[in-house]
Amino acid sequence: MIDKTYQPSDVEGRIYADWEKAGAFRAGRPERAGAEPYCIVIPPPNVTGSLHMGHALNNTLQDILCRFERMRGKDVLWQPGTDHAGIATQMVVERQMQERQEPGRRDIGREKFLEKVWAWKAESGGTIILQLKRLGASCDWSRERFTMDEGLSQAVIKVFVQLYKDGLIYKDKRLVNWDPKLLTAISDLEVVQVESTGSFKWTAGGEEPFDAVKLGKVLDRNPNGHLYYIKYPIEGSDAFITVATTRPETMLGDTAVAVHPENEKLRDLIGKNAILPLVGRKIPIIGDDYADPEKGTGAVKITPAHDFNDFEVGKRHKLPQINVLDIEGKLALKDNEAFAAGLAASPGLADMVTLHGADRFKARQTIVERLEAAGVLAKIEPHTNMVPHGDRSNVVIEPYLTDQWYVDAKTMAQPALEAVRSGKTNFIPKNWETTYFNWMENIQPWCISRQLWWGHQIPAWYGPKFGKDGYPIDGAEEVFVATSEDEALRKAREIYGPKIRIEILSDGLRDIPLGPAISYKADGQRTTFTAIYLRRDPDVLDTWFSSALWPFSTLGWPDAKSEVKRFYPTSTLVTGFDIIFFWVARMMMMGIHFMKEVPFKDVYIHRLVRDEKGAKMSKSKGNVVDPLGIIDDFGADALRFTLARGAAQGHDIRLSPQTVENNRNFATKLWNAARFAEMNGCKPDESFNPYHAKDTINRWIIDRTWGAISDVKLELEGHRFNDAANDIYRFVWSVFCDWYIELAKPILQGGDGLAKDETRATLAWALDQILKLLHPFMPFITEELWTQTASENGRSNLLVLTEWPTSGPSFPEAEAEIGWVIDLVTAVRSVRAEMNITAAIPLVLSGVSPETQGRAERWKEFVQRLARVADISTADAPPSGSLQLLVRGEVVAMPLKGVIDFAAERTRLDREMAKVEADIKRLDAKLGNADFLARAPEELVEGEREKRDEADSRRQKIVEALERLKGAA
RNA sequence: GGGUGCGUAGCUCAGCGGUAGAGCACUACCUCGACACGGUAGGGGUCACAGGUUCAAUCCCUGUCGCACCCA
Repeated sequence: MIDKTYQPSDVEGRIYADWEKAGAFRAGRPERAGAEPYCIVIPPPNVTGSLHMGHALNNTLQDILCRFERMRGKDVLWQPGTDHAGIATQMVVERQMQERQEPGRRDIGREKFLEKVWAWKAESGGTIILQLKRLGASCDWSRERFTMDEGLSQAVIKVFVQLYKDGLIYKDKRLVNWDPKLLTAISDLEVVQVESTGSFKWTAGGEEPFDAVKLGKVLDRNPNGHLYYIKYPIEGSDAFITVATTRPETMLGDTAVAVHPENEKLRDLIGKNAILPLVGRKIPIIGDDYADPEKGTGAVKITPAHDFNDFEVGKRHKLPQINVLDIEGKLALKDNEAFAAGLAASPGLADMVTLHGADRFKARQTIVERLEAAGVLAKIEPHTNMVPHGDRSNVVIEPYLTDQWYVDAKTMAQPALEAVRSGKTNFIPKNWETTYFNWMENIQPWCISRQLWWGHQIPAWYGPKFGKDGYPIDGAEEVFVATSEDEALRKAREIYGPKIRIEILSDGLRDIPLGPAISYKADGQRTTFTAIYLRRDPDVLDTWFSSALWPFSTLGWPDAKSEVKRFYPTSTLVTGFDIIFFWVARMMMMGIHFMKEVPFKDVYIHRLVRDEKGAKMSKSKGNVVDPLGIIDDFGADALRFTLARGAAQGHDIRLSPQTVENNRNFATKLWNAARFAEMNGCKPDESFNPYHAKDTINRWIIDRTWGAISDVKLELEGHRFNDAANDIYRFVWSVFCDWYIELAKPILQGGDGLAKDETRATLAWALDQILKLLHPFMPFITEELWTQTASENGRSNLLVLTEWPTSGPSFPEAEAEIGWVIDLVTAVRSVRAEMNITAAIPLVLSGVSPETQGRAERWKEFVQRLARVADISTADAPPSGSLQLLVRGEVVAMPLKGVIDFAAERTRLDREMAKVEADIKRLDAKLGNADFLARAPEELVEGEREKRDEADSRRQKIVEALERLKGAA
């Protein structure tokens, strides 16, 4: 006996184990060798991560597709795995070491540290995988991959070396987003802009004296959010040019002042020089339209080494780049050749150099004070600006001049753009193409090196570069990009010749920070070279570099015999819009370059899951809903169904426990329908053929079931998850439970007979179809019911591997007849409720067609039961004193003399009359419009005429009813 | 500043050329042998605003206002 309520926690673990035991999720099952392949690669969750609502949505949708296609007979591979999340993982392990009061990463060295990371991964890295299983994800776990796996790492090396050969990877000195806390470059996309507004206000020569202490306090709280106006003296005159800046400390690296060439007030200064205060550097005043005449003073200081825009201006005007910060964001002035170039020694300058080593924000304050003391600070005002912060470290990011490795993204983007333009890859919804195009058309070089230890170490080795004179050139190096040390040595041999000894520097020496290659000097003399040492680049690759290879590296590339052959290109990618740039675009570039084919045919982009008030879930707001908590409370199926029902294309989902509860209730409803089936002996009958069903209610539910099957198929094919889920919901609740089961009750609970057998079989059949349709959405409860509702012979297969249902022809006559029954029952119930009638009342069908008479006879028992009707008879006219209903245009009378309040009935009829008359008025207006008659399609006009006739006869019947009411009262 | 969405019942959202639908919430009634995590019935909307196209506009176009997100 099926229990009264469904208990997800008792069932889910067992069912999942059954699936795994049966190998249900494995791709390449022998019986599907000839089947069409279907492949989804999971967006690899971060190995440090745990399941949040976004994952729950993302993976629910993938699972729906995979289960749907698996049931449709395809050979499905849902490829799971995780990525190594360079910065995040390194931070987690370092924090753990700190908590345990162990020596730091730099103390123990790279090798030891990496051992610790792997140990951490072995212990804690599998969390999210277990959580995905709780959600019901039908991934092929036997093929789980990790971006740092041996195979995937080889793919990364191969790709790097090949792209280097192809000229698509190169080293360059550019500005990067530098994280002064984590001491690494980070990507544009890992930078979050934080709005900052200051509060300090001061003007030179104003009433308030300059209060350095107060400024210090303000800046200690938040060093950003002010605009500083600084007067730069103009060479050979007493005049100044005033510039405005949010970062006054960068003035130490200024190499020009720019004004707009058409700025009438300032353009005469172009070509002159300004003298940089405090430093004394002579810098040119240049004309460049980057200087916005409307902003600040119209003149802008140019610091090419510390600002992205200034970098570009500097390139246009061939300005020197003076870096005045070190990697930790402290002033680096001592022994700074670029800074000192062209400066005469002076006490002021020497004093400036004492700031060497000061933190950037402390330096900001000091420099502002000194500018004021020098009389060149014009004013300070609060200014709202966006300040870049590292999303991991949460410190202010520095645009910083460094040597890094880059991918020539602009070149690689071209075929990736073309693939979407030509429709080889489709975005769903389509409008995401715009976002993709926008990004791809303006793509910047992709900085792929990171100054971390955890990740794929760049396969590049450096050695000294020799000049023609046979001596090493200072600051220059040979680069050997190779797939292995041996290959690097071979390449080095080609350069350095056969005689000299070449060795690779041991691991312990690899951690020397980026700088010129080590050249070997004997006794301080550049004379004898006994050996050349190669040093491997200590940096690792951006995690997204390996993620970009995911659709083929996980499938076994570069091994040509692997799954890559069968499953690439993959079918569908399901992901959030936030990583179109991070990930989708890069997979497109890499996939097309290496596989000569797009990585996926469809990209389904879903939106965010928000809280019930529509706010973004975030830890800081404390409004995060934990999917595992929801699963504990309501079951995985309820969560999945809630997410699916909410997943309308282009819309965020608002999730509240309330809606999950409603969907849990839906699961219980289904559960109880199955319980009803069991109690009434409705068991699957293999000999049952829905095409041959005779009984009208059975033909009717078969018709409706086929309709649902065909709707759901189309909706899933179109990735309209919400429509599919809602259609199933309505079908199960409002059609199957509310009507079919109710209509079947008199038969099932009556005497034995053919009709009873057929109804039992039909009900079981319809329930089976429901379980199949619903399985992709609610896999656990459907699988459980699949077992529990089996006949004595059991089931030949798990539901997960059962064939997806197909639809059949429609039975319009059954729909017409049962539709009439439903309308009649509904109308009677409605009047009963409205008139407050509790007693069973007879119905008199008045002047109805023979067809309706026939129906009434056939459905008498049902109507009596469902509408609480005493008896049904026919008459030419309604008896006096009766209440009259219109059912599909015919009169059904309820003789109720003495039972009902005639005044109330009169009101009811008047209201109906008003409705009909409004209808008639509207239809008359339409039909009286010559333009409508002339221009609207004929069928439509005809339809409106019919409506008008129908309304008219309805009015006639109401008039009659009202008259009869008069007679009765 | 540029882009992309969105403003429809109290709430969450479907619909997107022929005068509006669902779920929840609300109200009334109902222990009827599947289910109170239930049943039956009911109230509730000038479809943000203003123009335009059309025989016809919630739906298409333009503009305004409000909200959200992304990119500068």
